[in-house]
Amino acid sequence: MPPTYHHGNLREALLTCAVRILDETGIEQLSLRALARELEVSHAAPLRHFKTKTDLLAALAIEGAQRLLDGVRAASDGLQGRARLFAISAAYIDWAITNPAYYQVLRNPDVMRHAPNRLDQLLTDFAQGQRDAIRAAQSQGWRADESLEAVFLHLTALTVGSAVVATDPTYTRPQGVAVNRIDVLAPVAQYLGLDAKTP
Amino acid sequence: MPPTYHHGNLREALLTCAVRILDETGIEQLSLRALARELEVSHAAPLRHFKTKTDLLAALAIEGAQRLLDGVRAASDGLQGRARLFAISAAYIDWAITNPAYYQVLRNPDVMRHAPNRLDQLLTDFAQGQRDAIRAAQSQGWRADESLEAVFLHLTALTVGSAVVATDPTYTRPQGVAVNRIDVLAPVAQYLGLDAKTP
DNA sequence: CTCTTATGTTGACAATGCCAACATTGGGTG
DNA sequence: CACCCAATGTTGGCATTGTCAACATAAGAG
Repeated sequence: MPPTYHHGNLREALLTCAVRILDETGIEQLSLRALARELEVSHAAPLRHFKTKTDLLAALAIEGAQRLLDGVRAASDGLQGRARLFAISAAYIDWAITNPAYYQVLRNPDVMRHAPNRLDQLLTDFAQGQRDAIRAAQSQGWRADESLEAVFLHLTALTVGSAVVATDPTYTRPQGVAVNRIDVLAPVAQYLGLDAKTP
Repeated sequence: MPPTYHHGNLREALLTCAVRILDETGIEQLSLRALARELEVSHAAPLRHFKTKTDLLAALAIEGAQRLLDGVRAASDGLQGRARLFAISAAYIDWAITNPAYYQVLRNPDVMRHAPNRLDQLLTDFAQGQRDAIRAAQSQGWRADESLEAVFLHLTALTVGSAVVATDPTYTRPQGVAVNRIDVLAPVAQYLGLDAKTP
């Protein structure tokens, strides 16, 4: 049969292909034209689906954030108190380790500067869920004497820091920090007053 | 007088100009040709000093890491125990907040992948200094029952996380985390069992 | 069946990183 | 002092990229 003029679902293909390239070679090497070549499509075809390169990255970020939220909800569903807080942070860190490409995009300043409302919304939702869980834990006596924002900031710094340390080449380099899941999660567990057992 | 054929100290000028552009517009907008234009020099002149764009960024990273180490040493000099640990982390976070351009470069995956030995050395020195300080504090009874690496990982995650939260647009965005120096340093102080007073 | 619209293609332009060949300068050496 | 050479800067060029405009084709609504 003659090659189809229309690709079928180029948008999806672009996103998944971009993820692969991001995983393999990092964000600096990703180019729309390379993507088009890979998918055997003309060099300007991607522009029909993403007006700009940043738009594509933003779409990836949204997809990633969505999955992150789904994973967090699935992991923390039914749990309460400190166990719930641990599940949320652990899901965040696990997701960052498992999906470095998405995490890379989510931390890209350029993408974040032009972040569409949808992405803002997802990140705000995540923060809100975390705050709610903290409030609930505090109402049961855990760190009840500290302000919500203080605990939130502490837990956020610890969670983000752990994810960064676990994924950043600066730290995964030789002589750097040892990074297996248990060790990375230990500080969060300690802050929450839990054992670092895998849930 | 006729314009000097030789700039005099183009290398220095390139670095300081790059810092300004990084502060103003972020790392994606930085181009060697724009730098050359700004300094009224031909488009290929920068290549005489930095074979590649990444080389320039790496040079910046080295300069930044050097200043970071100097600042850390100055801030922690003469201090001991937990106060020393706090001074180190606080100096790190302060430096990140004060020099976002340098911090941005230091966290750039591409720069880190091609990091020259000198940069590796500086970062290893920083980690080593932190480990030494932890060991000393542990020998005085502070968290003496935990392993050195566990404490190091916890403190590193907390420190890096605080710096990221304080500088990343994802978190400095509206509805994000409030970020003044005291609040940001509070988690570290708490982990060390200190008050969050400014030293 | 037609026609409107989404989707792809082609060709172009400017900007960029990088390279080679050439020009100029200033400092070290006879 | 004159000369030479290495360091520094310039010019022109090439390949790649993001983005746009004009055109081509397919697919589905009416």
